[in-house]
Amino acid sequence: MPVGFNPDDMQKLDEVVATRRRVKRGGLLFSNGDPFTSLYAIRTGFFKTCISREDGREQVTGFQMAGEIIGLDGIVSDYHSCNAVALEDAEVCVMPFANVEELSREFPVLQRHVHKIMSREIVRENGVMMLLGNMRAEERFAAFLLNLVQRLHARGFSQSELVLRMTREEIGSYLGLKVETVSRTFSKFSEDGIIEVKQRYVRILDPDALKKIFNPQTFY
Amino acid sequence: MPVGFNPDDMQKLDEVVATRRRVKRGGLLFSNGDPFTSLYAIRTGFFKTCISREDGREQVTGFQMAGEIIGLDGIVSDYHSCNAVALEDAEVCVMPFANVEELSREFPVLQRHVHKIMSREIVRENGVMMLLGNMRAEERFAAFLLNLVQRLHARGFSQSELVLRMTREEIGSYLGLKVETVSRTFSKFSEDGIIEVKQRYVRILDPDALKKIFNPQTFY
DNA sequence: AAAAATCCTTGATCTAAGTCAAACGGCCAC
DNA sequence: GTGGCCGTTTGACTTAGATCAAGGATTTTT
Repeated sequence: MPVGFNPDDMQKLDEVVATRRRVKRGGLLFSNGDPFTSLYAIRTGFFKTCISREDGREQVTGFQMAGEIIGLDGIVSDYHSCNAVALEDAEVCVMPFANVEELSREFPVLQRHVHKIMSREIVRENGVMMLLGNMRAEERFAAFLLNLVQRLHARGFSQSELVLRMTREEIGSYLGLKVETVSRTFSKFSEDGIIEVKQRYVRILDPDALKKIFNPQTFY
Repeated sequence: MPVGFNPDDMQKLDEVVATRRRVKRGGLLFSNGDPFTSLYAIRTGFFKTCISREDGREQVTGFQMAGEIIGLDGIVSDYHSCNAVALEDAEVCVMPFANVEELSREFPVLQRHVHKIMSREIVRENGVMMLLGNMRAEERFAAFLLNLVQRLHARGFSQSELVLRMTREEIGSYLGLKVETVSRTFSKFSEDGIIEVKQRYVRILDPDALKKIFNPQTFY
């Protein structure tokens, strides 16, 4: 949460996030076409957001964990344009967007915070465009693992161990790859001694190798 | 510009966009690493935004035309993370972000407007992720042409004729394709009687064919 | 505990798009 | 005008990743 608030401010801020909502694993927090009312701050659990076309093709647009905000897609048209699916039992803070806007007007720090969250999402998606448009399977996968473990580490988890909350298929959808390719890349990295994999559990044995695959230039 | 303002309000709004800036073809409006100060509303001209990696690979993240806003990438870190290049002589309104935020607090309509612009960009990028992750060269290209002509039409230009402001290479970079593939797709569509091409000039002869390539489901 | 349904892996083959190469056509500078 | 430089096109060939297929492992349901 943003800094620079006094206790009185905190009181008001609390009002915005008063209500909570639980979503079971596999459940939808919102889906394409739902009227937009609120942003959601993830308290616990793990989500994916995805869009799907009439022809059935799906694209996972992101994976979100505790502390991250989902629902920004709904602001522009007052309807959500993607699905938010819980990948494990989750709890979110419901933040009615009208309240967010009202308090933003009152507290510049909050306003700035909201703007940064949206800008961060834009920049993240720029990076995904680079991944999808220019990079090879192994590079995408290395980037994915590094990003995931970095975000987990920022939340107090290990830098080297993680338990994947998503299937190979979902990883593939996010990275623009088919399940088989994801599976082969897991195997390849495992054979090369870069990671150790047992189902959803992954241990990163050689983070530098991953970074090198993602961006060889930084090691010269 | 948003509706719901009285003349007094307009006065204040004008202050935010008081300064203008010209950028010559090929010139940079801002580039990666520049301190972020302002958003830019395009008055005339045409831009591309792109990010580049140390290894030289480039990804065009968007093409922007009159009325569109660029610079949102800078909000999150106070530094720009992409380059904005004018593809033809251009003029922009410089909107210092501090002013934008200040006036947003005063005018809920403006606040809402800013939020929608950012959300629209997020949703647009979601769509690009679908293009890059799931769609084939012809589908991407059809989507690109339809999107471009639709935006031009909204600005009073023809629904069927356009002059491309970008090179084949830049189109390819945006769509995750190589120049040769872009060129071949132009030729293919031309042979199929879907478009007529002469250099940068493109005439869409069969818009339904394009829509069908982009999304066959809508025609059943 | 058995059955069913997913999810994951691996091998063999195919293909869309990339790469390499060459030539052409505008356009700008001189 | 003409010479050089991009940007573009087209052809021949290669390849990364997709597709197809089958089997094995885990989790969920009954």
